[in-house]
Amino acid sequence: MTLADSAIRWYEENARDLPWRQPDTSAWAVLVSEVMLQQTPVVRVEPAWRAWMNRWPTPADLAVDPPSEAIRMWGRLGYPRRAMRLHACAVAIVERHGGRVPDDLDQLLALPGVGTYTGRAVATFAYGQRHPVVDTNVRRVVCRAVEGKPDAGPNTTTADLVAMEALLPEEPAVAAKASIAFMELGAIVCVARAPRCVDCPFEQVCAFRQSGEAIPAGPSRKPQRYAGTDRQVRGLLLEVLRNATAPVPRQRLDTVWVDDVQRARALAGLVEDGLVEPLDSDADRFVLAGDHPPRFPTLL
DNA sequence: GACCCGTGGTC
DNA sequence: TGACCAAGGGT
Repeated sequence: MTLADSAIRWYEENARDLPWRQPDTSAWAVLVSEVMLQQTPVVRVEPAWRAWMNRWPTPADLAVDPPSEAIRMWGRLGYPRRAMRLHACAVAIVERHGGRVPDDLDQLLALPGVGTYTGRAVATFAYGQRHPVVDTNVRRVVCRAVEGKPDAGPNTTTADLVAMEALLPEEPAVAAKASIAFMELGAIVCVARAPRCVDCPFEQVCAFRQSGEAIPAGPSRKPQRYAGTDRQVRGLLLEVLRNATAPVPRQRLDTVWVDDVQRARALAGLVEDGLVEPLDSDADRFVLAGDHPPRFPTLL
């Protein structure tokens, strides 16, 4: 039995029942879930995904609303640039593809916010095509089971795609199942810090398990600080703007962080990124990108 | 390749 | 409690 067969058999018995895995899930719904899942845990994505899909069932529904609404609906999922890119993605899908999420990988990869992982995930899970789908979970599972190393590098490389390709069954539908099975295995069994090898279908064949080595202490990736960074300040500024029902005066934003230089840099960064706009009429007040009446009827 | 980009949960 | 981590993408 191949690794893929073994993984699929395990998946059939142990997969989580996630809403975007239902057979009738639209390609748009899959795309939204994949973007939300970029660096955000499943437990926080699930309610946000339901609310998002309820409000914007199709790309066209989202495309007619301003980016500010997407940023608000994003809530506290983190990395709000993803919300903006998802909005831009909806616009691009309407403009380039008549409102239908493309099934061609190159067209998917050309969409805002869709990279190597997400493009392949949509082509595979929404359209049933045969592509290697390599995320951090797959990389870790393959790295351990096949190469016998405790952890993979931080980024997906061509070599990772080639390695996974070699493990895929020929039949596209089976290959898709294998990819989701490898991902699920990495997410709930072959986890980064304390893998549950006794529950793993690869236990008897895993090269790393056979080596008898332990997972080295210390970070498997470069540690990422948050406290005191521009990211934290951006988060504080955006929280105020998200919750605002009227344009926010600069003085209000000045209260979120004491360091003038860093606060100004963070605000400029948000404007640069297109998340926030100064009001045309009044450069001393700010709104989320695209915020306009009727949300702010006083501006009329 | 290195670095930037949020947020909250776990141990 | 601070370090580590979570289905990446863009520059």
